[in-house]
Amino acid sequence: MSGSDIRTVNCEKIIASATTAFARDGFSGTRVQNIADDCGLPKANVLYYFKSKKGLYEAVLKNILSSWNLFFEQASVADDPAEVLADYIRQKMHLAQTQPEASRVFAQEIIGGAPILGDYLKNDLSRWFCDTVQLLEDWMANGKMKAVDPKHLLFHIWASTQHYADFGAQIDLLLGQPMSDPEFEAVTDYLIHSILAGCGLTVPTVSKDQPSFDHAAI
Amino acid sequence: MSGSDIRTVNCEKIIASATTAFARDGFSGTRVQNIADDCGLPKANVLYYFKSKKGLYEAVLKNILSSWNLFFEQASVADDPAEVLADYIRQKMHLAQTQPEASRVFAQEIIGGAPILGDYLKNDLSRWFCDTVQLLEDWMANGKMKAVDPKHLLFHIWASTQHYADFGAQIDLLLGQPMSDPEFEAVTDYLIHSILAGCGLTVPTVSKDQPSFDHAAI
DNA sequence: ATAGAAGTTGACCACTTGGTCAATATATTA
DNA sequence: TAATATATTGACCAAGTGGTCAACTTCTAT
Repeated sequence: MSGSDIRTVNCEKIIASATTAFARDGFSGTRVQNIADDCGLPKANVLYYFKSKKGLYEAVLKNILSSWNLFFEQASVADDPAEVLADYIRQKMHLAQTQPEASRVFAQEIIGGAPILGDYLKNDLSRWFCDTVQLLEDWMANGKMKAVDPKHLLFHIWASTQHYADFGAQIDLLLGQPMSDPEFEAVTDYLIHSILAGCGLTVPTVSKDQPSFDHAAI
Repeated sequence: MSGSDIRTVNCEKIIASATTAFARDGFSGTRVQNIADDCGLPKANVLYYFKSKKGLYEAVLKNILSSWNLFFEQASVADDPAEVLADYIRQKMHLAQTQPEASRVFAQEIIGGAPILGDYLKNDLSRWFCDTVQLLEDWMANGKMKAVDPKHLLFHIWASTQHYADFGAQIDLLLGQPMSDPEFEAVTDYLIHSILAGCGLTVPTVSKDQPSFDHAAI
């Protein structure tokens, strides 16, 4: 195993443990010692790779954003808004189901005033946001969908999907058990139906030749 | 000023400062000294009223829940679902606008696994939840609204309204400025319209004297 | 007025925690 | 193989933190 590999492997192990810890305990509540124990390394070794606890936290956030960026599709005004929005909601729900810890770390960072992610919000996310708002406005101008405030439509989608990751503890308690895969699918369909209805859209019939679309890793 | 009064006044001051601190920094990130400084009391005095930092945190949570319970209305099957749901969404948005810190403390508690509020969720909230789900099911059985999963309809409402409190930092950054009162009203109207549309309901005509309804960006 | 309850506060402490460091071991390269 | 870079790790520490306490003051009721 090369030195570069051992570094990569250890960093990935540490980031995985750190993500779990930060999601559950927050930045201040997380102990570096816990992360070290969780991946079977001495604390000094963890701090050897990431200069400090804050450095590790930033690495975790960076890792989360990089995995999320893959899902920020780029649609055009020629596309069908119903299909694009439905896909986007599906993607967000899939992330909430498969990476709830990432969502919780992000949520706590924002609730805390985004001290680290402020720049990311102002630059990268803001650009994506403006572009997407423009696209929605174009669709509305073309009569392809009802005129609603595109900014708050996006907030609406973020809120209703991320909720299933961030408030999972509350949901599980009120439902009496963790949500099953079919229930997640049903909720996804409900949200797509409901949010699209709010834009005067109907759920597109899945005419694609993708029988495995639902449980595909989108 | 009676001894009982001085206790009440000081406790209220402390809880107010503590709510701000816990909302911003989380439980672990909050320093008792900061809370004490914020309300002009020595740290030992804060710990005199609340036995410990955890005791103060529990008091803050209790205070939040008591102020929220006032808004949990009890409707009956004879009522119009559109009106009741619209009112409920309006109440939740009003709370998000006027008490965002309370919502953020609650959110962090849930994200952290509800170590303190677990009992509250299992008992009080669970009861309210079951009752409300039953009411929604009755409305659906009576054909008063479309059949959707009532549990997830409630989650949908919670998510989309609380988002404006919990993710206020992100929203402000993306919008370029804090939301104005009219914008809050417009968003409230949009959410009511959208969520009700998902249930096959239309926004009840506002017979009240509310001229601001018209320029809502629906 | 007086006794006892309630409130105030500076000083102090035990303990945790992020972070350092030097010694050592392992891997890589020339 | 020698030399250099990289990785491992126990021991250690300075700073910060929640919490205690005893002395003191103010309030309340008889």
